[in-house]
Amino acid sequence: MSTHHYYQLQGYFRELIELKTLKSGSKLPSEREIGEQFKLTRVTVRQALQNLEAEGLIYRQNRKGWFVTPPAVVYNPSSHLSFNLYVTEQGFVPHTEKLMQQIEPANAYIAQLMNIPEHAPVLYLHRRRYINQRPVLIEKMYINTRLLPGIEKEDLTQSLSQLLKNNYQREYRDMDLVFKSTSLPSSAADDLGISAGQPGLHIERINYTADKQVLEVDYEFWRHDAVTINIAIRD
Amino acid sequence: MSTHHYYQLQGYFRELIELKTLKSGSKLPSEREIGEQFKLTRVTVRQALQNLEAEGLIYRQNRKGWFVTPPAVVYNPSSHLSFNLYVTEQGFVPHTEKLMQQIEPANAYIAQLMNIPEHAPVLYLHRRRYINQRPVLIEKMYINTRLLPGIEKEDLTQSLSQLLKNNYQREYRDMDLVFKSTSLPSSAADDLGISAGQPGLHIERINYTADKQVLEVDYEFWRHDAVTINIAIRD
DNA sequence: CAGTGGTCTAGACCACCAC
DNA sequence: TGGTGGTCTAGACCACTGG
Repeated sequence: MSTHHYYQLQGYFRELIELKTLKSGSKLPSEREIGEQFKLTRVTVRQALQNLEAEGLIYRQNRKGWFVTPPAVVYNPSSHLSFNLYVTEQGFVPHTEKLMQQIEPANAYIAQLMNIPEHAPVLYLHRRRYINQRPVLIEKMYINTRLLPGIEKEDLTQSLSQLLKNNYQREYRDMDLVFKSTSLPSSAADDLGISAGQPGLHIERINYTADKQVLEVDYEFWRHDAVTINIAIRD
Repeated sequence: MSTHHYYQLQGYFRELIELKTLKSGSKLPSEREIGEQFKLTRVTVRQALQNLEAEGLIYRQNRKGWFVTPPAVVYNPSSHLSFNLYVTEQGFVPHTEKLMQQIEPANAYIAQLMNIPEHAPVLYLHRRRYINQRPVLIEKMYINTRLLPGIEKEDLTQSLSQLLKNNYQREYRDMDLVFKSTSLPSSAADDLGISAGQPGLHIERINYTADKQVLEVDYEFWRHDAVTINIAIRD
């Protein structure tokens, strides 16, 4: 079938990765080195690498080089497990970094969802989350401070679901989820240290309390290769 | 921020598309023409176009050119609506084509799920689905013929959920869903008439009957720009 | 058959990274 | 400071599309 050069090169690396000759997380040779070995120009080498990136087998860190993608974590929103818990359970090491936090006036959309006046204060929280030292997820969220007074004074790098349970006797229940496969917006790409325009997974999540009030509105931007979504629907 | 040539070109087309100067489904000028207009080489023009493709704003059809992406359809698996229904409801025109159909022996995975002996016959069905004449989805499914005897003699371009309801008094109930953002496998890309390696959305779905038997195992490959997933989780 | 997108060559310069 | 990835030029040939 296709005997294009980039296609053969993809096959070459795919095999090395599947056989674990190239181990998860390890660095590929430089583009020039690969080109020399296969007598190809960098343009062709890069096409192959970019296709493998779209496939999720390799990824790049800004100007550092190409690396073999580690296994994806399985994210099951309906399990109500926190990021820290499900990442740990699957044998990875989670880490969370707070990039920004501020009280700000709710925009029309958020205000309507939370049933509060427009411009009423909400807590905006911006976090970066890691799996095994690799930044995989940018989170931007709006938290209903009326239901969670004083939450802005807590340590907001911790699991919010734990915090809600321990300090407010509240738990996540119902959720509305929207998934869209699209490229990362440049702000999120910058935060993840990758070049803009890379494929990504965008999730919008609305969390409700048991009595149907909106606790939190969440925007998540995942590296597309870092996560698999798993949902069980039981009526 | 970035003043790279491809970046500016992306901004140019993004604006035309957002202002609807370039309407949904319309064709962009040829790559050479764009290059001439902006004094750029084709390599640079193509980088901009490929980024816009990752963003989901434009798409290409094999060797035919670049087109403005129509709005995505919203797919809500928990609503149990058939493809034909939800596509129609959202103002689009659905169409289904049967590519292949055959009775074949179940592999180990399918057999275990369906609780039937390995190599027992199952119905394999391979379909292509369109929205407004545009092929957006490849479906490969394994159907439990024990629960649905004679189904292979029906018209299998129609909605399976309708067929189940009308002829077998069965309905889809519980489902297990797995989503993964990855590039399209070359077989699916060929079926969709796009070049391999394009980003895509892969869905695996297991459909259960009310009494927890596996009716059907479904593998779906979507154009990544054609669909938004929407799920409500209610415990 | 003219023009298109798909593939590829052989260079170049730059900003940034690791040493 | 040498080497890397990111960007870009100026060509080329091919397979295929559409008139």
